[in-house]
Amino acid sequence: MLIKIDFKADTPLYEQLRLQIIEGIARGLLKGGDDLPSVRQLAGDLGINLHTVNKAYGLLKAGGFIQVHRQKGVMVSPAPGPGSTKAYLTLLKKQLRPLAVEAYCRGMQKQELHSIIDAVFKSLQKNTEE
Amino acid sequence: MLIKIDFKADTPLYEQLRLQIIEGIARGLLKGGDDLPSVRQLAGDLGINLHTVNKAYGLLKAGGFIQVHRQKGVMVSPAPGPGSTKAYLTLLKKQLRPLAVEAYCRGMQKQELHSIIDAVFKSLQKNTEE
Amino acid sequence: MLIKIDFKADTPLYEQLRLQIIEGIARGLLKGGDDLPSVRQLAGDLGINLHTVNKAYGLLKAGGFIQVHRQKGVMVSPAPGPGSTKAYLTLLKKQLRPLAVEAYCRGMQKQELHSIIDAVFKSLQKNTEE
Amino acid sequence: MLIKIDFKADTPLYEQLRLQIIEGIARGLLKGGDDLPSVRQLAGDLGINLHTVNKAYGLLKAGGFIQVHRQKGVMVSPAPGPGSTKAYLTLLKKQLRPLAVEAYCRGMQKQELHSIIDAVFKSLQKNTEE
DNA sequence: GTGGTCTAGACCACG
DNA sequence: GTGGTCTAGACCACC
Repeated sequence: MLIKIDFKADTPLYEQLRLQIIEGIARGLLKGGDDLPSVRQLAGDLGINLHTVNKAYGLLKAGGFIQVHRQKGVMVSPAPGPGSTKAYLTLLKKQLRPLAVEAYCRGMQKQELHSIIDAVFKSLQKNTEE
Repeated sequence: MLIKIDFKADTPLYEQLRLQIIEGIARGLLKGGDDLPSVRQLAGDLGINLHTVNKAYGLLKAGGFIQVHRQKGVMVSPAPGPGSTKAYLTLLKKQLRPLAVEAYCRGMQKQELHSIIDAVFKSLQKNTEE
Repeated sequence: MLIKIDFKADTPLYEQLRLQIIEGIARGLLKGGDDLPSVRQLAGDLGINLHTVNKAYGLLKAGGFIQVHRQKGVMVSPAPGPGSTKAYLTLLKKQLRPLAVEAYCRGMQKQELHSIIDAVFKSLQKNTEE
Repeated sequence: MLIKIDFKADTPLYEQLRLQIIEGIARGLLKGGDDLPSVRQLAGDLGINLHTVNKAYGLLKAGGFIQVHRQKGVMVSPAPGPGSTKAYLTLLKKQLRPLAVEAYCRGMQKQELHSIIDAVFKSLQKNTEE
């Protein structure tokens, strides 16, 4: 699985990393039980600092996406993953709201937003090759 | 229209301000042509810095939501507002994608996301009183 | 309120810091709404690195004990604090169990453990002076 | 007696091992004079390193729970076991304190903590079968 | 070799 | 001046 870091983006590096790993899981490129590169390895490959990778891994662990084995490295959590916690749902709504509000204000129909989401879902389902 | 600033939120103050003004427009509390408080006025009322209000106004102006006249103050853009630019759509998709991906990865159905959006739209339509 | 760091203890520095701040809250030395020193300030006072303080603050924030205002510094969460979450209770039991098991194995009565706990509670209630 | 190692837990493997052997003794599954598997044997069965088992055994020996004879192998100390040393009591209090303090801070009553401990004791007394 | 912890020093966004 | 982020380099426990 290929990970690309955009150093000039305003999204923090650790967040980019976190999102791409989640995307990898969503697409099925990373399956439950798969090993992830070690902190040092990945940091080296991406040309970023080990602490940055560590932070991303820490967040993924807290989110239930991965498991960190003390001396054996990092592993994708076995299926079916973390599920949608209540806390997560609250957060998601809080994140989604301002986007929806601005879209509404700009005259978009809710169907247009639906179709954006559907497109994302569709791209995840079919795009199982690397 | 009541604006509330949450100092402990992780959203920057200027962004909170921007979003709430957009929400005011969406709800119809602020109509095209309405006056907005001056930078000084609003900053004083909210107990925040001049620059902060200025930045929010600047972004709103750039987004086409408001118009700033040197002498006459700040005014909500006349209907029908900025509309959905192509640039805006690109940005929106980029913002929406990671949220949708994570939701998918957590096993949510797209219908659940649709309904969250619908709920936001509904709250904007009926909630036209303050 | 006085905080003392033991550099030769095996407890991580950030954990020592976290515990002592919790203890300060428990004793009433730190009340809801009180300001805590800034990351840099406290790090300087204690002679430790700013990141270490940052980590402690981060954990306390995640636990609901404190609130971090982006530009205004750190504040003790207003009463009545975080309460005993379900997740917290699970964790507590997991931490308590091995201690109780070993005590049992060494022939202690449960009343002896009770009295240790009671002693701690008592020390927190009366010890409201610095 | 069944020992289970959790490789993804944050508790070190040797500590997990140590605790489970203590728990075995507490439950009566391991009685004074019983033989324990050799270091090699146990390491092989659990799929962990020799050193890890060795460390656990070393700690148990230091705690007075087991006796290690060079030729005859490892044996559970004859009843009544190590008892509650003064040093142990000091350590126990030091370990228990932060847990009790945080519980207090979260508004728990001491009776709630008592009952957690009682539950552990109860589970040890009745659960004498494997 | 792994991750966990700590330090030192830097730049940035925010206000 | 505040916290947030990132880098570099180090030592440690664990296995």
